[in-house]
This record gives sequence, structure tokens and C-alpha cells, in this order.
Amino acid sequence: MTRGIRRSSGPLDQRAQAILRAVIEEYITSAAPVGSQMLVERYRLQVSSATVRAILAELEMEGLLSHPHTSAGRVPTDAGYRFYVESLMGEVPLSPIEQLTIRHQFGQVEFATDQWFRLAATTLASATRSAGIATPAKPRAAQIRRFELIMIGDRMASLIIVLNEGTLKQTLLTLDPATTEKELEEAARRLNASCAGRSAADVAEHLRWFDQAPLDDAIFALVRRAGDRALRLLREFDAASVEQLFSDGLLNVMAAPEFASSEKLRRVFEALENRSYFAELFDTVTVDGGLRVYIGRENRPDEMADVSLVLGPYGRPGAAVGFVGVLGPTRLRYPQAIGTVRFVSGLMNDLVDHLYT
Amino acid sequence: MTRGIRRSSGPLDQRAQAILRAVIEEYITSAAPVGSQMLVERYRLQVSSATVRAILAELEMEGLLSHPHTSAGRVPTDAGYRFYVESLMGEVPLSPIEQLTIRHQFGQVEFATDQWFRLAATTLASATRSAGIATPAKPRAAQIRRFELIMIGDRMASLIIVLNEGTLKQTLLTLDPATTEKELEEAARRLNASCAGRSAADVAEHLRWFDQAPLDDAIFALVRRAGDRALRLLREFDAASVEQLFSDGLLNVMAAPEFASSEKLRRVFEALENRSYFAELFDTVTVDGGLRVYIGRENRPDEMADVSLVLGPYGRPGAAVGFVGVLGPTRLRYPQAIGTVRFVSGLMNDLVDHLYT
DNA sequence: GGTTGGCACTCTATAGAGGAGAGTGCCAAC
DNA sequence: GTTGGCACTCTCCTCTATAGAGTGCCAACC
Repeated sequence: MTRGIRRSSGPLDQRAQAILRAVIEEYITSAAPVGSQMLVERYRLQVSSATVRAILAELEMEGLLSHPHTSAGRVPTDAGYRFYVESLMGEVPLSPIEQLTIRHQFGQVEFATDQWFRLAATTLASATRSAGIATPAKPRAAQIRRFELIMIGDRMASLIIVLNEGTLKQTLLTLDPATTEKELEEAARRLNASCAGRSAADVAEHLRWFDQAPLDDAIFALVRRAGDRALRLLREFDAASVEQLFSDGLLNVMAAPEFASSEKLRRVFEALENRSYFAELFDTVTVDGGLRVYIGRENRPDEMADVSLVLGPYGRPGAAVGFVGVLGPTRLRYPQAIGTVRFVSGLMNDLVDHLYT
Repeated sequence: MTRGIRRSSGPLDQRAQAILRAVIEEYITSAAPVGSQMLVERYRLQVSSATVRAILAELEMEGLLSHPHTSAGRVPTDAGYRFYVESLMGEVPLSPIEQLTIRHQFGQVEFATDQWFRLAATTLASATRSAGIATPAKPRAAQIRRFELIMIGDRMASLIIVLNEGTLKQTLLTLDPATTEKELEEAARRLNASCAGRSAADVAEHLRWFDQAPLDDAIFALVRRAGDRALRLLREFDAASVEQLFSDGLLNVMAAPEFASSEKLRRVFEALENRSYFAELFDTVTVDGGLRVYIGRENRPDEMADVSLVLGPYGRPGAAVGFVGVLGPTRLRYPQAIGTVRFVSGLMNDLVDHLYT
């Protein structure tokens, strides 16, 4: 896990930690730099503001807080948030009522696997009042369950490939005008006979068999073409680590005062639109790893320097893995965000588990 | 078509129209109120600025222009844009080079029907530097081509329904633990025998037959359950007028100066997220109707009061209809936007047509 | 030695004043 | 009908002054 650098001149004592925590929590709710006076008053510290100022200066030396300008209060740095998330905060689980509501919503789409990840993003967005993101659970390596060839119009067919857990892939196939429904059926039968139950790699192997078939056999030609097309599709599918990335509630992030001058936000949106960052991120994470928190500049692309990301995996380690998460300003309510992501990723896990029992 | 109200005190003469056009085109590029002086200089009008001022005042009386404040230049009203779009502007077709590029991009996804509408939105966004929106072509009434039942795990099956043109619907089905693959196959066979080729309404009819079958027959029970589930799914599908709404390039709209204070833009985004407005819009439009332009307050929900929408239908009137369009500030480059939407909707038409020939 | 009150200092944010500039509307003259 | 001239209006920018928040430092205190 990327860890904030603390060129520590010594560990923080209890009091310093308490004050750091107070600064961060105050800043998270108020979005305004936090001064010593306010801390003493609002947090009933039993010391004077001068003492607090000394400690704040110390925390700044440690790189945990910073100073917009001389006469302003303190603002947490990314390293400060990191320390907070790892050592200071208490995770806040989702309230029972919210849990119930969410369970109920998922109950509504229990049978629509393609809705699960969308609902997850929507749920996360509204529960944390940040942006929610989610991907569908993607099988590690696609396995073919069945092929279907359906005729559409006169010289067009739809090739449908059913993968593990019922994932569907679809592509069009142009036909020789003379092709009959019967021939299509026969082609599908042959494809299924030799490829069903195999992975993309295996299929490549088995498709070679058809190369030896007589070239003038119309059905074999069809089988070859369909097989090739299927193979290409499967390879693309295996190669892409983020098939879809669904996000909801970007509006919530827009509302944050730090994004009032839309420029920063635009960059975040850009990062979301070209998904390469997420692709990279997802590749490095496993289901076993648990939740991940990426704070500000810890996110490698600069576009994401002003936001934090809480990511939770779900699925089955060997089989299919997806992600749910929350994206918000670095001034994120981490305890709630983490609690919510944990709950939703657990829920998604249960849903996927049902597919396997 | 919603027409801007012109409580006209007489038709505009040629010169007034030319000046209105100049004001609008100047405003579209500069985003700043347009004054009489600038018009005379930049558009080489053969009259003095005083004369122009008289005409501007007249155009304002007509409700085609407005005045942010006494000493500012003129700004078009929604009615002004309307008049411009209908009578003044010349549509600018997409340049041959751009046409070629776009055709090439569509060539890349020629066989992936589910990518068409996404690419349309992306293309429109980048060609007009506004937001592009698109929906998949939705069949007017779903017709069932085939059912598939695939076993997943021990007590779960995936029910796949293939509709006209190869559209797929999918749902999970919990199974009696004792169910075998053979039984699933038989259930699918019976479903297909009695329902394939029928519409949702017809299927409802035919499923009643199964009610008379012996209750203790496990396969019939399965067929009934699958049939019910399918029926529900199809009805939902028929009822929803906007199945998916894909948008791209919202960033482009964010960049416009009128949306610098993100508040207005937020409302637009909200309108996009809850799609009810578009659902309504799409219901009222037919493929034959050609392009539609909705300017500012002509859009019924207030959230959309600051944007314009150019919508083009595509598909086959009786069979399946979808939309592509451009969304931008009312200060949209209408000639280009309309030209581009026309091209892309034509392209989408061709693609869909290929499915039927 | 840590803690405290006091104090000078710094920087921001806000409001007000003044002036430049853009553009209008009106009018008398052409 | 068109034009040049002119007074007027309003915004926008800059400049200045001021209030206020918060710091850093220091000498005094316990």
C-alpha cells in the first residue's frame, strides 16, 4: 500500500494525535482552514491556544498539516489524511436502517445480474453523498458455455456466446445469401460440440480442426468464420481489465466547494472518461487484499491529485472479480466512506456467491 | 414543433434579418453581448451604427434579442435562435474528411451492435465539441426469438431471451436443487415450442396453457416459472421508452463560459441523470419526423432552460427506433450541430438497415 | 521544561470610491 | 430614412483602506 512519507523526527504523542484528528475532522466538515483558537473552543482541549499552536507547528514539520498562507489556519496534507485513515479514525459502519434500505433495493434486482453493479454505484453515491463507481464482476478467463446463431434479416446473423456465469457476448456475422436457418443451426451445433466448456486458448486450438475440413463445405466455412469472430471477441474480453466502469453521483462531488472553479473537476471527469487509470488500478488489486484507499497525489495521474478513492473488491478470487468504490474530494468523510464501501462490497460478494452455491 | 412566439408587428425586412443573423453568429462565437459599433465594423454594413441601433431596438421589440442591461450589447433570446435556425442559418454539412474518419470508426465496430450508439455519442461529442447523446434502437414491441436456460452453480440458472434483431435479455432463476441439466434443456425446448416468434402479449396468452399441466410435473413447474419471469421482463422492456441513455463529452459543455459557475450545469446534469425528460421527449417523436431542435426554455423542465438539444432519430419506423443528438449551451453552433447530427443519424440508419436486408 | 498570556506581524477578504470604456437612446440636421 | 453628436447608464477594473483571523515569538509563570 502506498504509504505517506513521514520523515518523522519522533513518534507523535497522544495529544498531538488527538489534535491532528481534531484538525482533520474539523476540516472535513467545514472545508475551511482550522485555527488554534477554534480547536480549543470546539474540542474543549485543556490547554491554551498557544500550546495548540506549538503542536500544530510540530505537526506541520512532520508533513501532516500545511498552511495555505501565514495567517491562515491549518489544512491536512495527503500524508495527514493517510495517517488519519490508518491510525486515527474509527470506521463508521452503515446504520442498520440504511443497511436495510440497501438490502431491500438489491432485493429488487436480485435476478438481474447486469443491474447489480449499477445499483452498487448508485447506492454508494447516495449513502456517502460522493460519487459511486462500480464495475461488473469480470471472469478471470472466459469459458464458453454455449454458442447460438440467430438469423436476422436475409444475410445477417447474430452470434451469441454464453460465458461462465451466464455472461453474454454478441457479434454480427454476415452470411452467404443462400444460407438457411437449418444450416445456421447445424453450424452452431458443430461449434458447440467442439468448443463448449473451453477457454479462449483452448478454442483457438480446436478451431484449427476445422481448417482441415473441405473448403467448399458451406457449413464448415460458416463455422470457421463464426469461430474466428468468437475467438477475437474472447481475447479482447480477456485482455480488458475494466470492461465497464459505471459511475453515479458525480454531481455530489461537483457540489464540493473545492471544485467550485470547475477546472479541477474537469480533470477528474477526464480521468473517469478515459478509464486507463482504473484499468491499471484494478490490475494491481486482488480480492483478498480488502479495501484500498487512495488519497490525493497517491493517485498517479495528476488529474486525480485532488480526489480520494476508496475501493473495495468483490467476487471470487479465482473466478470473477469486480470493484465498487467511492470517489470524492480528498476532504472525504473517510470513516463513513470506508464503512459504506465495506458493506456494499460485502453485499456484492454475497450476490456473486449465490451464483456458485 | 414548438415555435418561438413572435408577437410580430410586421415581417422583418431583409436588412433586419441580416443584422439579426450577424448578431447571433457573432454571439455564438464570442459569447459576449454584441454592440452596434462592432457589427458595422466587422460585418461591413453600409449603414451607420445609429441605424443599426434603430434596427436592434426593433428586433428587441420583436422579442428576438434582449439586453442584459442598459449599456450592454444585444444577446439573442430563445425566440431569436429559433428564428435563426428556421429561417436564417445555412446548415453546414460535416466536412468530407470528418465524414470519412467517422465512417472508418464505425467500420471498426461494424459487428458490435451494442457499440453503435456509444460510438455515435462519442463521435457527435468530438465533432461538435458539445455533449453527444445516444440511445440504442429499441424495438417497438419485443418479439421472442428464442429462450435459453443455462445452469450456473447448483441451484441457479440463467434465463436468456433472444428478441428481434438479436437483442438479449437475461435474468436469473433459482432452481430446485434436484434439477438436472437435461431437465433445463427440456424446459427450454417446451418454452421455445410454444412461445418462440411471439410478442409479449401473445406469450402471456400461451403461458396459460401450462397452468393446466399437472402441478407435480417438475419440468412444467420450471417452464411456468421461467415463462412468468420472461413475461415480466418483456413487459418492462416494452414499457420503458429509454432503455439506456449514453452521453459523452459533457466536459465540452462544462468548458463553456456560461457554465463557469457550475450551478447551472449541475441542473443540466441532474436532468441527464434522471432520464424522465428524455423518455417523454422520445415518446413524442417519430422516425419520419426528421431532426428536432429544442432551444433553451422550449425544453419543458427548467433544468434544461440554458441548453439546446438537437435530436435525430434513426432506425426503422415500424420496427426499432433510437436517437442520437447533441446537447450544448443555447449558444450552440446550430449549423454545424444540425449538419453533424444529420450525418450521424443517417449513418446509424444505414447500420440498422443492414440488419434487415 | 512545558505552558501561558501578550503582542507584533502577515495575509486575506470585503467594501467603497473613482475612472475608463462600452453601448445605448434620443434628437436635430441632412 | 439616415446620420453625427451627445448625454446618460451601467459594468468592470483598479486602488485603497480596514477589519479580522491566525500565526510566531517571547518573556513570565508554575
